[in-house]
Amino acid sequence: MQKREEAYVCPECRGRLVDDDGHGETTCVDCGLVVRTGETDRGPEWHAYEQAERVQKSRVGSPMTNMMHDKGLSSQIGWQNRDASGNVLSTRQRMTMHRLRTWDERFRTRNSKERNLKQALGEIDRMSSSLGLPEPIRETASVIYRRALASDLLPGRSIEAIATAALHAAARQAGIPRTVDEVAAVSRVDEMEFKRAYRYIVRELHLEIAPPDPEQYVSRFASELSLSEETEIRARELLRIAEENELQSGKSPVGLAAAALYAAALLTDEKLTQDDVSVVADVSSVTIRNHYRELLEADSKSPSMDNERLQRY
DNA sequence: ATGGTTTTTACTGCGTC
DNA sequence: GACGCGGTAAAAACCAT
Repeated sequence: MQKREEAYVCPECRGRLVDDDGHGETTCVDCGLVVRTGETDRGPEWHAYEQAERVQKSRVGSPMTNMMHDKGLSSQIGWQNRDASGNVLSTRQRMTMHRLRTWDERFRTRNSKERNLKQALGEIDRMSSSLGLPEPIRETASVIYRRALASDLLPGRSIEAIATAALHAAARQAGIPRTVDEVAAVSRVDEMEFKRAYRYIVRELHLEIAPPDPEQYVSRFASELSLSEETEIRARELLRIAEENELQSGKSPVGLAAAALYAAALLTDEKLTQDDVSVVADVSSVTIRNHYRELLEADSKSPSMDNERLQRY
């Protein structure tokens, strides 16, 4: 129970989140940010342990849309100007039918767009819930999704994929990024499709998304590993020094964050194995090994750090 | 498509509890 | 012996061109 509480940290200010009313609403003690936790909606009631099963069990998804016209509840008004028994209609009746067809069509497309949007927003809600993302992120994600929809980016891609991508983009824009793996884990589409969709909408919508700062991952990983404040601060320092030395170019921010935490734990004599970090950060222990040495090296060479060392001792 | 870079996978030996 | 750690080589993934 205690462990659980520690896992919930305010994405804005790192304050502790408190479940105040048992209604699935959680607030941050420091900044008052209201966050909905994963308790509210639990996603599908079924479990899928591998992709094949997921496809089989999932009852939503785009493949059905191809068939919607015939399988759905909607029926279409035929194009032939004949009545049910095959008699040709009068001019007047034909005009009426024409008008009806027009409206029928409008109604149908409008309906499908709305259904589409509704489903997508539901997905976004569900996913951001289980990722612990705050409300504003969902708003941004919905906006991005709507833009994608308006720009006709949907055809040929699944609703879920675009919705997932929109959420990912929103989180990164807001500086509260989740790793690709984390997002993929709660999405109904597989990682490949999700990444494809992400690149696609970023390109087509000209979204400006800065590469994530490794520091943005530090606090989350640190609290997941229940590390001390000091270690976390040291990790941040290490990353800043690394940044000055341009050590990060080309490296994955997640890997760097993980390495920084490990290195920091070493410096503060906190018990933390490479494996521990690699599990929560979802990077290999090799990556951590390769990075943390560089980080420590840059750290020892950095003058600012030397000063700090001197002050400390 | 290609090439260069990073990350992962898999396997290794070493020291410690 | 299991575990944590470190190194390595080859494969895979990623990115810009």
